[in-house]
Amino acid sequence: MDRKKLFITTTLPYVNAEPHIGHALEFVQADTIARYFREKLGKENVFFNIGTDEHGLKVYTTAQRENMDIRAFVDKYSQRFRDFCKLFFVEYDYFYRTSSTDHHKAAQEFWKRCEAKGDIYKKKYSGLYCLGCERFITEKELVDGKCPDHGIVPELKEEENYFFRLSKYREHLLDWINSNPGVLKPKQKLEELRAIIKDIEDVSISRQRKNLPWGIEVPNDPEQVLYVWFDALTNYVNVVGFGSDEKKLKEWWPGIQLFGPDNLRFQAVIWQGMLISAGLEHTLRLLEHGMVLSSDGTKMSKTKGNVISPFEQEKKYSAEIVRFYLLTGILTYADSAYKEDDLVNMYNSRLVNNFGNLLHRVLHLSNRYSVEINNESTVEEDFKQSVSKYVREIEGYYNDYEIAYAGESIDRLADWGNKYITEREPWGSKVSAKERENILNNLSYLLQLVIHFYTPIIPSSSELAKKALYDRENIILFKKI
RNA sequence: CGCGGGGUAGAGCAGUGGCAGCUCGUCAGGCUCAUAACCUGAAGGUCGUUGGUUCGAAUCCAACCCCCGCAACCA
Repeated sequence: MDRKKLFITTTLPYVNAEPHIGHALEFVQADTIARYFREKLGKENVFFNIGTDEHGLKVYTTAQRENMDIRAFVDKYSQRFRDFCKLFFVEYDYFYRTSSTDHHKAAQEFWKRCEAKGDIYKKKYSGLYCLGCERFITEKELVDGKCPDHGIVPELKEEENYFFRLSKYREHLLDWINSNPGVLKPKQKLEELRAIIKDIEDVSISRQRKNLPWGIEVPNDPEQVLYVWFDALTNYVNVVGFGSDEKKLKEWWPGIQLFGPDNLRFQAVIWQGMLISAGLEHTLRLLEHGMVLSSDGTKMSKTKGNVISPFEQEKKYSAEIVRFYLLTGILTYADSAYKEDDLVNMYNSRLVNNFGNLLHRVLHLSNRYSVEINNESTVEEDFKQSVSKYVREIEGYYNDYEIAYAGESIDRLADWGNKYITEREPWGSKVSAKERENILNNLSYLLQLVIHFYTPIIPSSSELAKKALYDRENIILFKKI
């Protein structure tokens, strides 16, 4: 792929609750990818989008329950996500908000495109309607056949809504994934995706305004608002110029999308169908990260009381250590249990004992023997070659968005450095002054690479390490916990 | 029989017909420039269960058990 620009986006979290550990995972993964490619392709060639999804019934009713003005409510929670990003060193290029007027316009434009294609039609929908909630509720929500909030049996009710002709694109979507099986990571999920596509039916994409006043008006029908999914999904192209700047859109789209396992249907099927309808290209890569499970390997839930809070973890260990664990201590593309013991082990063994200790050894010896380091031109050729093997491996993983594997590989490089220094013994009288300088200079080169490749994962510590190496300041970068 | 993924050492994983491995952790010895690392060795497995195919099964087949996610308006 010789395209230079890279657009990367997370899904937009729904703002009816506080950020959770799953958001943290997705954000820091996307941030790491963005940081790596900014370095590789140039800052101006990467565009990293993040944001909040602010419409929909859940948001509306939660705001009412909290007795807040809807606008103030979404502002508050959207800000929580921004703060969250800041806390975990997530540097986005754009923070998208679906309540913005630009988004409203672009989403309506998207609707019109699909409509012009003949893919939107009106149809009666019948479902279970709770008079207490004044809304349709799903069978799954029911407790003993009753609405959990009002304790009454919902009645069957009909409502007329707009539908998107997704079924029209069934074959098209199957052809697409069959001819591009690499579009989805991890590949084990392809079967699931095929199964979902085979079963697709048209989807409802609007709600009656009288039930849900908080939303984007359907073009030419003030009685209806866009269903939140249809509205929110369009952000991925709107943010890079859809409906406003065709040239910009061409430059950036298609891009790569990160999402969680609960989102496969929406990102890889409905959204892809919408893209065809609007005459746009499919997403370049769909990266489905794993689910963060509680320490016993089961799903976190409030009722079970096993929820891990990213804020508490940050307080306990610091944002970078949490970041490091989420990125390299658990699997990038499979469900993983979040275990604090593993977090501590991983940090101690990789950052404290391996990377941190090597940095300390090299700086300490360079200072003690007043040796020149950081001179790349005099690094020995066979040392460079040994190191380049690791470099290729690390770059290969990063280029394939395999963050955890890249992290392991960096760890192996630092480990090799520790073995090298132990073997060569650049201390005492066994080596000449010249040899000592060569060895330590070689290692400073290796450390620069380790720091460089760790930067997307632990940006702040890497910055400190870089400075310490350059200034030959003998610091304890990571303290053992 | 709704769809899909998974079950291998204390933990996390690799291994798709040929002596059960890797990383971390644990224990012992050596070494020491270092937050210590490195080297050597050790302990630790009924490969989810049962049955089948095969000279030979973690691997192929069947059934079952357990875990995880999804299941049309659930972010």
